[in-house]
Amino acid sequence: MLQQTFTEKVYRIVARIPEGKVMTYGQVAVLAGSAGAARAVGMCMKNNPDTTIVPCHRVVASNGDLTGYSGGQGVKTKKEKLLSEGVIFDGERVDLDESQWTIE
DNA sequence: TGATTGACAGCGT
DNA sequence: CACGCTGCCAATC
Repeated sequence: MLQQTFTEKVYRIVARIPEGKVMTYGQVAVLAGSAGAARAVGMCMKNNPDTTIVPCHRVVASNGDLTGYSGGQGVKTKKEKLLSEGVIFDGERVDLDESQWTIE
């Protein structure tokens, strides 16, 4: 816990994302303390230990596009989950202008 | 310790 | 608007 890796920080941040809201990998990376580490964030997501404590489906690309997801039918399930939580969608992409969340 | 990978982001064409 | 290339960072082999 003391020497939390970038991944541990990411998990904590993602876990704070409320339902109906999403964040971009880049934003999570910045909050984790390392702006530009968006790729590293994605790597942690795929290695995510439990989707219950790490709602990785609430993390999308900078353009609102859904990428990856290691559960269910992949991005399909991811989209369904987001829609089910109230995230605004614009076709196959999330409407970041309405659903992007930022730490208070 | 060094090299490779990966669910990205930004810019150019 | 769609596609491609480069750059960044951390984790893993």
